[in-house]
Amino acid sequence: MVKPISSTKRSKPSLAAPKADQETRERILDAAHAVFLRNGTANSRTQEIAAEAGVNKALVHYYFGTKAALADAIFARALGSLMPRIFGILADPARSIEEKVPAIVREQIDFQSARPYFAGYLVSELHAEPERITRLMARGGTVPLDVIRRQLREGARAGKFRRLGAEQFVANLMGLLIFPFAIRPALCELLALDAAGWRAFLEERRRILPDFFMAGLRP
Amino acid sequence: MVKPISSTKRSKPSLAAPKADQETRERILDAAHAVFLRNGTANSRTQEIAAEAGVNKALVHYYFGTKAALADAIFARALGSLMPRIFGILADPARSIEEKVPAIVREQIDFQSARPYFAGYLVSELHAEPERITRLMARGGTVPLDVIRRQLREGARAGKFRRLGAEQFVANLMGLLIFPFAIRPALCELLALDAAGWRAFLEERRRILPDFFMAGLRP
DNA sequence: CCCGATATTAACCGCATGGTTAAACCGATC
DNA sequence: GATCGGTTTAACCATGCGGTTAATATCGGG
Repeated sequence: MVKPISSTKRSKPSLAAPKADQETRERILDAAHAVFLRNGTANSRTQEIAAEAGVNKALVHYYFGTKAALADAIFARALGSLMPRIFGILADPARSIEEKVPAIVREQIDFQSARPYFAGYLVSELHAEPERITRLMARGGTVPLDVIRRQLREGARAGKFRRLGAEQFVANLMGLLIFPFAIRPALCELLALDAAGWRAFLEERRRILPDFFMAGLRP
Repeated sequence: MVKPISSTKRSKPSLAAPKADQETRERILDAAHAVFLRNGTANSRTQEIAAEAGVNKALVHYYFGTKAALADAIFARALGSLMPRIFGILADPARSIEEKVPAIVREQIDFQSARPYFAGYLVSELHAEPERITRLMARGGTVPLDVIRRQLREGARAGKFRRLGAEQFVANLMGLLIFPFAIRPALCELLALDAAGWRAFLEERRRILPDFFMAGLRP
């Protein structure tokens, strides 16, 4: 009875693949994803995950060992689904900043709109266990800012942009894109937005954000 | 033995104020503030709060009844310490937007710098229990956006600003100001910032943010 | 100096929850 | 059809934690 708690899969998929196997693992992962994002790790019970996966609680431990390990996996998964969408575009040397920014804005507003808990979950986990991201980034490395840094510098030399560190560029972009989703309940209350109001807010945002951001870059 | 769990203080402060009384209550509140902001509500133990206050665990319940009630109090307190700093300035009809924005930026960067856990805590709690803010805002009302809305409209009519809803204005401002603090661990990892790097980042931010934001407003 | 009211504590309780275990199950292989 | 390895489950265990209780300390007033 060897527990497959490690991420390494079955060595020989041909033998000993009775039925579901990997599929069950996926079901649990998806369930954990849903539950953790909705409640945050600390407010989630492994039982709830098991139920959502239609599976016995012990099976969760069978596959992932501990709740913390599963939480790590989900966090990594979430982060891994977000970062490339932003930095994948930013790192592209073929496109100009004027092209990248609107593309990212559109993409992110769609992405976050479809995942109401996503932003809040990420920030929440970041706050609950700041060391985790250090651990995860260790393998994965930092993000390549060189392309965006070069484009900013060249734009500045041409008088097109103000002088601005790539760090500020990234911080501004992420703050403008993600924060409203992360504090949505507060924002809706504060601005007295119902569901329709929120949709309208996002609609206007999709329109104005690229201009706002690009205008901010100019001197 | 009447529990003072309600927020109403002693009716007659003269009689029955043996020693510390209100002072103890404050100590517990401060301890709870520190602990909750550091760990988040879900990851905090009442025992830890009691210890930090130098007090027996039962006393926490004696004063505040339940952990949730105490958590509510701390959340309200935190929110109440943030909002006026932003909306107090924004609502001032005497100052122009050009004056307000730099003032808020300076103030917020100082405020958040001195409170590393603050932003992360707020977003985290917002995510963990979105209904809470509804409850709290019920008494307290929404924020007065009319001043800023008027100033934006007049600025737009004068060709000074782009057409922009006050909601977007607020969302942008808060995102730019608060988000970097809320995700600090990630940002430091991502941008490979050590403590000194983070300070430099904030220094640059203090400089560029007012210009960036105001430039974004112009057409 | 005692009385009554509040403040504070030690000890306790019940329960939810993360994790374990041993048995049952299932499909393949011989 | 017996065996074997991986899979799934029911039952169980230990304990951390929120909350209660009853007893003690503290102090002001009569």
